[in-house]
Amino acid sequence: MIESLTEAYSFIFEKELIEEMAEVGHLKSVKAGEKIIEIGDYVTYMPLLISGAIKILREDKDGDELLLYFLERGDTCAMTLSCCLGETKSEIRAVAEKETEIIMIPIEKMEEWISKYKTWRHFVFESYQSRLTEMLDTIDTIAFLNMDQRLMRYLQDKAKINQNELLQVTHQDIAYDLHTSRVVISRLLKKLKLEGKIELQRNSIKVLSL
Amino acid sequence: MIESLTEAYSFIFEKELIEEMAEVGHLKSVKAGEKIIEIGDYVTYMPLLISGAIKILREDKDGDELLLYFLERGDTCAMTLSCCLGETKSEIRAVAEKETEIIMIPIEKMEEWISKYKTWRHFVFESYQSRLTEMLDTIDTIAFLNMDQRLMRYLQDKAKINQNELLQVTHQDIAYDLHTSRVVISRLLKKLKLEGKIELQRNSIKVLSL
DNA sequence: TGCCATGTGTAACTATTGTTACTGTACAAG
DNA sequence: CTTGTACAGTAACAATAGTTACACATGGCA
Repeated sequence: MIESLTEAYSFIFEKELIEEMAEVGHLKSVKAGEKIIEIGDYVTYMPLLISGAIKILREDKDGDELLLYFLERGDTCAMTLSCCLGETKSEIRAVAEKETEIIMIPIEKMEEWISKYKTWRHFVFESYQSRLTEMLDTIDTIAFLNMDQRLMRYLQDKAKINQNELLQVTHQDIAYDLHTSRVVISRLLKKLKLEGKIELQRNSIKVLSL
Repeated sequence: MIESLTEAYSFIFEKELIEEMAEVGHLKSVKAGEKIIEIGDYVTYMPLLISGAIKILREDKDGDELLLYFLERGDTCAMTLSCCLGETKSEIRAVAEKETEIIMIPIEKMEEWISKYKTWRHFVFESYQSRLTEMLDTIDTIAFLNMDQRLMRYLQDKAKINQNELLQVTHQDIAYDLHTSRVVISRLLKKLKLEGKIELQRNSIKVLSL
């Protein structure tokens, strides 16, 4: 575990902290599509991403979903930070976007390390900051863009996260993430195809303009 | 200044911290509608709300606005926290919703107090937390609600913030905050009136269902 | 009193998005 | 080869929101 931690976090945290992390944390591997945190869960650990990617989803009262943002290596979930500190239920759902490794840190360590390690403190603050920025970005996208622009941005993000311009998704999957219907997505994908921005095959989309 | 601070914050902060705040901070009064922070500003102080209310706005590339949320007494702007810690430009605009008093704390004190005062640290974390929650709420509203529901919620929030069910606003004002057009607001206000939820007069709206 | 700026009401139209319904196609399992 | 299932294409229509244009009302002030 030390190796994974060192590889992903040595440029942020000092050796002692990483050693302590390895001691109290435990490694968890999740497959693509697997749920990591569910809405309403009491969160008793804090997940640190070692490899892979996670998508963070919000749900409304009818059970409709909306993608908030993706997390990558080096990120942690600030919403979880909040839950840990506030001892409240999770407001969001976290699902592995692909094969992912995370280290689970017991929440008691959170506060302890904040006093003890300046680097940890900085990390926590920076997580909050980047998550707020990410949320602002999400708001911009929903509030100021049309669905076709949102869709294009979604495809680009997803290609980036998966480091692959060929996406293995169905129109229905996309519709869930963008909180719209499959028909709308099909319609707009066709439009994007005609504009030369993507290529369409069954079960996959090739993003041309990255 | 000590009195204002004590009144608003004595139940969170210890006496020494409040005294230190009074020492390094300076009081600022702003009138309704006055700008407190502009997008792109380098933020060199952290605003603590003593009385009144502030609205936080986001702007798109065409200069169109969108209301994110209101801040009240005891709140601070977590976006500003971020800016202070990250030494970046402001991503948002802050405008006084009504006559408001704030205390400006130089950012150097931020970090210092985080090590020094546990209560301050908690306050900072809780500000982040509540701002994240507020942002989630904003996203829910934009993503999951129709304009008429958003409008009703906006009116209720505004009535609550101003502690007055009679709102002094024009349809155009509302349209700016909700990022839509005046005609749409007039149309929906009429609908809400017919539903018996509000009463309309020139330059004012009475919110009946709070 | 008459003028003007601001605010509101409303019609008519467009654009965007959501919904329903049906068709066809690819692919795997029997 | 047939059948079933998941996926994709598309038409037709409905609902919502945005746009343009104009009429009218209110209140301040010259």
